[in-house]
Amino acid sequence: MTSSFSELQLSPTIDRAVAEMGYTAMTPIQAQAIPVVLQGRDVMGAAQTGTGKTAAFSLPLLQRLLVHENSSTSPARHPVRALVLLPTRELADQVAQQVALYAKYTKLRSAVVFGGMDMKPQTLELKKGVEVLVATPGRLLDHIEAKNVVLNQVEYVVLDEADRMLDIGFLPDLQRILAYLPRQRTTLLFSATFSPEIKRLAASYLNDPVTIEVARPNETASTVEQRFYAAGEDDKRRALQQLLRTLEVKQAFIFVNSKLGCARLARALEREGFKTAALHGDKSQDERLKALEAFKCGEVDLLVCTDVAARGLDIKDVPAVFNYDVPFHAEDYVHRIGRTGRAGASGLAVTLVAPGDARLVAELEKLLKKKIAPEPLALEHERPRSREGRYGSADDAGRTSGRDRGRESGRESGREWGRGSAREDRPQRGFRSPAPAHDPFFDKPYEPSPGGTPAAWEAVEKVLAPPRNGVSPNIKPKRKIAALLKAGS
DNA sequence: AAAAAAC
Repeated sequence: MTSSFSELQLSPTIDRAVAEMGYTAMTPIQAQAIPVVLQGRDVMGAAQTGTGKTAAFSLPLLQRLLVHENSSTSPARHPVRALVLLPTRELADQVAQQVALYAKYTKLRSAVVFGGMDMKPQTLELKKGVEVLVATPGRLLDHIEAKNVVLNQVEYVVLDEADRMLDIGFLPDLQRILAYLPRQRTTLLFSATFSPEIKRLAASYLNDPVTIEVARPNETASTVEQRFYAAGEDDKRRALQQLLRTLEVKQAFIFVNSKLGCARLARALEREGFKTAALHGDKSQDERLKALEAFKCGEVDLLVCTDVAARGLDIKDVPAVFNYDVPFHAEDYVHRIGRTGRAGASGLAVTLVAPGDARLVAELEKLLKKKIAPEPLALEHERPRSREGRYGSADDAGRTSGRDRGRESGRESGREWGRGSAREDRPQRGFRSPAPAHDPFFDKPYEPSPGGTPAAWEAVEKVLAPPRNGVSPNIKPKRKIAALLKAGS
């Protein structure tokens, strides 16, 4: 088994790009998948988040494109020979940028198309001809139907985040796209999560595939410390703010289940003095890309987002992920917390569990195969809101910035795959462990907030009884649950 | 109970 990129004997043009990016040792998924893709086999690949799946398929794919000449007699000099499909626009953008870097010294051309952007520049790119096309499904169909691109020369299809691409929301578009491709082709599926059902479905799209499972499917990255805190539905905002301060989280993704909730939480945190951006599907693409960029460059510390940002986004050294809401689908939890602890760095994942989340937590326990016991969280008393710079005031309070803590420890030697050199130039990010036991925040006895008494929670649990005979009981709307809590009954 | 992906 090869373990370093240099042993792969890739084209010098690809090797040069790889070396330039600082890649030396391969990750397990890379070591296993690259040789198989180089053989031209179909692959179903599962590996934990942040372990370099993009390079695992794009490097050997580019190599194949270079070595195996396009045998077609098509007049088009640059037909699309490889198609990479992704479930979100930001992810398509990111993967396209990565592919472009890998292909930098080759003569292969690549392009990306996704929605929310002007069609025209994309059309121009396509008409010039590209060998590698990265896309989201809807916009690609637009271009196909407008005859801006022809896919009858495609030799390789990659479904990244394959389980998402094969789920019911995407499947119709995906089917339509696949219908335009030659039947004779190589198909590569990659994800960190595969349910047994999706695996079966996926198998029907593959031809004599090689299955590569570097980890147990659905396994979270081992470098992420996971914590769960109990919080009343009405206390979640305060709980979050308190945790952000006491853990001294420098930068974090904060996941919210709904777009509206996302917008609201972002606004509230902004008001509290946190440097915040919101990312969700109701924003214009321009705003979305700006929010992401601001977070990437450290201009913004908190990225409040929906599951649009749950998968694949690779932002270096984000120390923490908060689940303000428990995700609806347990596998999304795996992806969300995978935004931290990437490339061998360590990360912290904090999930707020409200009384109504019992069923979701049960699902999560089933997927993670471990018991979850949310810790109670003693909330400090409300502080006057006018205090400025709470967030940046850590130093005023005599605490250190917590820089780099917990980041170094998780890095194992020999797992350097291209992230070393630029690290020092990045703004400092990190999180500190919770305050010592005698910290005033933690010394206060736990006081359930009004509207969150244990008795009320019990009542709520009853409303959310587990399904009987496979039939779910009616779930009362949130407002009713809130009313129940308030009544304390 | 939601989000995502096209105009």
